[in-house]
Amino acid sequence: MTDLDSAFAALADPTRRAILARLASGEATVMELAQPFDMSQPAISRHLKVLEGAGLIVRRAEGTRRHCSLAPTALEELEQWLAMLRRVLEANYGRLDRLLATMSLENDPSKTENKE
Amino acid sequence: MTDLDSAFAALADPTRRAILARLASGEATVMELAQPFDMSQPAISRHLKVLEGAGLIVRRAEGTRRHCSLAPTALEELEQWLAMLRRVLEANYGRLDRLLATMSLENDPSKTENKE
DNA sequence: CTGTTATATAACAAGTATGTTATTATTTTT
DNA sequence: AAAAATAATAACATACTTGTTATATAACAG
Repeated sequence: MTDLDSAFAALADPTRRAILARLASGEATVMELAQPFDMSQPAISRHLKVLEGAGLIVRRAEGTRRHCSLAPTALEELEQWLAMLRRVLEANYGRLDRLLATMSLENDPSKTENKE
Repeated sequence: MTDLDSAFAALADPTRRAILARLASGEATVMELAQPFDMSQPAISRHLKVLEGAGLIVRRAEGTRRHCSLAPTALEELEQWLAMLRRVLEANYGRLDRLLATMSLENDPSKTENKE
């Protein structure tokens, strides 16, 4: 679950999301990634370290450059967690629907508490 | 984009994800949400405030209780951002495929990492 | 070899997050 | 009216984040 922690935390920063979006259209070096931002190179290096730690990107050394690219399965885990939540959510809505259909009562929302 | 910031940041905490998962199966009071956790009530109140600030939950007062539930569109924005990233990613893979097909391996093989 | 380029790391400051306990406000119960 | 219950807020400590500048490392170009 700590993997999810770091992945979501990594996505909470707009600079890092921009870097990911950039990487989605192809690999890039640290310099290339840093160029659009009004921010020092060490700052970008740290963002990349965070993204790497979260398993969202991978790096490949080539001479003095580091080529960064999106980790192939980067989004899997996140999407799975969101999908899980949505699944439970929809299951619950379905249950609520059935409950309401069965009871066929007036729809006072304050009375439709649906506690397990 | 600051909305995304706070939503992803909210999801980065395992306590808050657990609260969301709990809420996915139906609304609950603050006390009920706090009960499973080895954590003070004020700490849970703050987590709920963070979730509310991120637009992930809503609260309804009823007497002295606050009933919390998942915000209906809670996951939309997050899923949209991830979907966007995945779309660009896949578009790029498609582009790479075509490029490789056209060039027919004229290039440095170290650049042809094409995993999915 | 020497200087330059690409990147990482260290040390630090400012801001933010997350937990604690104590207190407060409001409603319910007795 | 007093006590109990529910939840929020305040004040605080500690730790993490994120930026900075200065420095280190490693490869490349001359």
